[in-house]
Parts: sequence; structure tokens; C-alpha cells
Amino acid sequence: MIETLATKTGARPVVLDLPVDLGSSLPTGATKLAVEILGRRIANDAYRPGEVMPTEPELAESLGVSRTTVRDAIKVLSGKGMVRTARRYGTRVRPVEEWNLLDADVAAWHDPTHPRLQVMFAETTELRGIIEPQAAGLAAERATGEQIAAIVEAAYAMHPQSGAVEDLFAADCTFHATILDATGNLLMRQLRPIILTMLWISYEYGVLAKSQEPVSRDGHIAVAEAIRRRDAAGARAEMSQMLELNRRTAAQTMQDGPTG
Amino acid sequence: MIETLATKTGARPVVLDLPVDLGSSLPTGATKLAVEILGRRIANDAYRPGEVMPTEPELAESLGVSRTTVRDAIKVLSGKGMVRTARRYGTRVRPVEEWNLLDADVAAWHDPTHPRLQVMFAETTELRGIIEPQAAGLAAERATGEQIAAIVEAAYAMHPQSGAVEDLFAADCTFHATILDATGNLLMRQLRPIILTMLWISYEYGVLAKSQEPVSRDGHIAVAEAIRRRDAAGARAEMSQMLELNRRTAAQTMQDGPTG
DNA sequence: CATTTCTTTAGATCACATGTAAAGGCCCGA
DNA sequence: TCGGGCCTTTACATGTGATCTAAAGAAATG
Repeated sequence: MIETLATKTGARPVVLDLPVDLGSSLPTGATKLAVEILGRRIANDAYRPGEVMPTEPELAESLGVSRTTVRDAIKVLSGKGMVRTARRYGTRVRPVEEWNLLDADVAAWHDPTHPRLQVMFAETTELRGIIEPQAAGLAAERATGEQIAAIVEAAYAMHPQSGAVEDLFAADCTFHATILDATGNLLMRQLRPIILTMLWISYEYGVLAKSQEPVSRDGHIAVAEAIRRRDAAGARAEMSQMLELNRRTAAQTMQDGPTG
Repeated sequence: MIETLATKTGARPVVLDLPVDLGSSLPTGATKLAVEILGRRIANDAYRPGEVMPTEPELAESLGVSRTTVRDAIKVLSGKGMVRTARRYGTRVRPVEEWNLLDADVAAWHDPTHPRLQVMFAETTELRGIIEPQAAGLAAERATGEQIAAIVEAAYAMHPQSGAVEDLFAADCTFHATILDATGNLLMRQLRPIILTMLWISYEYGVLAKSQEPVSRDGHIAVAEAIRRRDAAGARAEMSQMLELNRRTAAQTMQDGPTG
């Protein structure tokens, strides 16, 4: 059954594991698989917004699971804003604007070649350009000693030559996630999933592999050092600059498609 | 049963209806009520983080619904990051940091006197101070004619003397929501729920009732006019100023507690 | 005898099956 | 055009077995 389900999802192999918990909180087992299958289908336009999905018995039949499991799966998707259900109305895909795009799963379910993913990447980049510099500024003012240490360590750990891509990626995740945490603002923390997911996507696209690393590492270090010396304005400026550089590199690289 | 459930939720009467759909996408009927009851209990510390909630049969018994309904409700709460379930582990409340605080329900479930609500209000205000000025700037560059018209109309509609608080509130919601939409960035739109919810809370606290209206209206108009003349820098500055004023008024007012 | 480690068991959710209730469109007739 | 029955589809209820984990208990060890 695993093979069957894996085939049905069309899941590509996951290259990198996120070093931090995104709080996905999905169920495990059959329901999780059903959620992924249906989520991927919706994300990749197998069912389009406004369209009525097959009925519960039909989905149960075609997925080889019980109606209960289908219902549970649909409920999860409903919680992410992807579908709406009602009696006699059926289960319909909601317009993309209603989707919980900050959810890591929703982004990750898209095929790497899906145009929407690039749109989302661009929009995330725009949002990051607004949020992260200010977050770095707040972190410079409020970060605890431990947080500063973690940020600095992560920045210096980004040796492109020294290790595997996984280590770079882990350090990058820690860097950005810790800065968001260090603002002490829990709402900032809510942006972690989408930021880390986009980070993951950009790694999959090989953004970091294309000779950007030394510059990127210097940028990270500049931000970290500004935070260490409690220089809010400096942290903001350095983060801005780093993100702009990253944006340009990403825009160039993503045209070529994924390398993973 | 309605009475019973209403009593059990401890729900306070809702004073204002949001003029826009927050996309709550909660199920309707018994499950919705069960979600609200349990959600309110968790939000108001009836069950504390780390604590094990009653078992499914116990909750079904005490709520007067079936196990299925309880399970569905818990699944919704799980999707909002408020609880985690596992076999033998029980259903436990997750730490507040994991909660989906951008979710309108999570915020709205808090009792008006709950200290966390004031923290969330402060954090939302901080986030708004970062996001909304930039959003106004983007809106100035990208808004469609219709959106500009809606923003301008909403701003001028904020006549404090002319009508009921409901109308003011509706105009305020339209104003902020449309600006976020006008950025054309779907991720910005995801911030609508929490912003509108906090707007709602501030109205409940009577922030607008305390002689702030004329100034606030002028601020809204200034932003709207800047957007109309495609003055991004002006829109940013005016929005910044307006939010800062709002922040100060809110901080002062919320000490007195809700008026509704 | 105290302490650590291993094993067992109880208890809770998960997954599934199936049946009934209710609600919301759809169609037909007036 | 509008109103009232159908009929489809999800919502809710209940029962059963499987599975997993945390904690209690047993055994081995210092």
C-alpha cells in the first residue's frame, strides 16, 4: 500500500530535512498520506478552485481507505483553507487567495515546476524584505545572550567549502529562525514556516550552489555582528542588503529550474 | 442544546460583525460549537500548556456530543497548533509559541480580560507598524482604480458623528483590508485576519469612542489621498504616523478595560 | 539494599466500518 | 416566477480492532 500511495502522491524525494520543527502537526499514517495526496492534487491543479471534488465514497474507493479517513483528510485541508465542504454542496476547492499560504505544507506540496511556486517565492521575498530587516533591528535590541551566540555561530558556520549542503542549509535556517525568535514577538515567529520553506526551495533550486556562498556568508556575518554589538540600525541595513543580493541571485537562478 | 452549549462556552455576546470574511472555514453545527468550547477553554487556561486534556470519551460525555465530533474538533484545534495528540500520549495543549496566532479564531477566543490578549495586541501593533506602512507604499504603486476608490471612500466614510460604531468599524476594516489586498501580494492578505481581529478588539475596548475619531479620520484620509496620487513615500509616512497615534491611544485606553 | 535496565501491561488515540440524520440544491408544477 | 417535495451529499453517531507509548513492575547488577 505504501508503494501505491507514494505513486499516487507523485511525491518527489525530499532532499533536505528542516533542522527545526515547523509545527506541521499533521497526523501520521494513512490520514497523513491521504492529506498529502489530496493536498498535492489541489496544489497542482488536479482539482481547480470552484470545482467539486469527488464525493467521499468515491475518494475512499480510489484511495483505498475508509470514508472516515477521507473525511479526516478533508478536514485538515479545510483547516488550511484549501477546500470548503457543505451538505449537498460537495467538497469544493477554494480560491487560492483563501489558502493558508503561510503554511509550510501548502507551499511544499507544489511541484517544483509549478508557476505558482515562483510567484509565492517572489511574494515571500518581498515580505521578507519588509519583515526581516526590522526583525534584525529588534533582535539587536532584545536578543538574549544565548540567541546572539546562536545567531553568530550560525553565520560563521556557513562555510561553503567545508561541508555538505545540509550543514549550510541547517545553519541558514537557524540564523533566520533565531533572529525572528529574538524579536520576542510571537507573531514574527509565525512567519518561520513560510520563510524556512522558501529557504528550502531556494536550496533545492541550487541558489546557494551557484557561487553565491562567500558573499552570502559575509552578509550573514555582518548581520550577526551588528546584532552582537546591539547596533539595530546596522542590523537592519545589513539584512536589507543581504536579502536584496539574495533576491537578485534567486531571480537569476530560478529561471534555470531546479537542480535537485 | 444551544443554551447548554452557550453556557458551557462562556461566550460573550458579539457586539460587532466583521464586514469581511476572515475565511475561518470552520465547520458548522455541533463540531463548530465543540471547537469553540474547547478552543475557548484552552485560550483561557482551563487547560494549560503541557497538560493532558480529558480523554475523547470524557469530552464527548461532558459536551454531550459523539466521539466523532470531539475528534473532529480536536483535529481543528490541532490544525491551529493548539494541541498535539498521540496514542497513549493523550491530547495535550501545546506551548503558546506554537499556536497559530495569526488565526482570527485563536485571538477571538480569548476573554477580553485575558492578559495574553493585551500582549497579542501589543505584538500585533508592532507587526502592523512594520507591515502596514510598506503595504500602503506598495498599494500606492499597484492599486487598481477600484481599490483606490474603495480605500478613499472608506477613509472619508469614517465620520464619527454621523453614524453608529458599526459603520465606523466597517469602514476601518475595509480601509485596512483593501490596502493589504492592493499590494497584490497574497501573503500580505494572510495578515488580514489578525489585523481585523485586533481592530475588532480595539473597538470593543472603546478605543475609537474616546475622542480619537477626528484625528484618526484625518490620518486615514491622508493615507488614502497619498495612495490616490500614487505617492508611495507619502503613503508610508502617513500610515506610520497614523499607526503610532493609534498605538498611543490604544495603550492608554486598554488599561481601563473593555467598555462593551 | 539501592539503582539501573529490561519487560510487560494498561490506557489512550488511530483507523476503519457502517448506519442514521439533516441540509442544500434541483426540478417540477402551479 | 416562485414554492414545495425529492435526492444527493456531507454531518453526526456508534462500535471494533490495531497500534503505540508511558509508566508500572520485575529482574539483574553494583
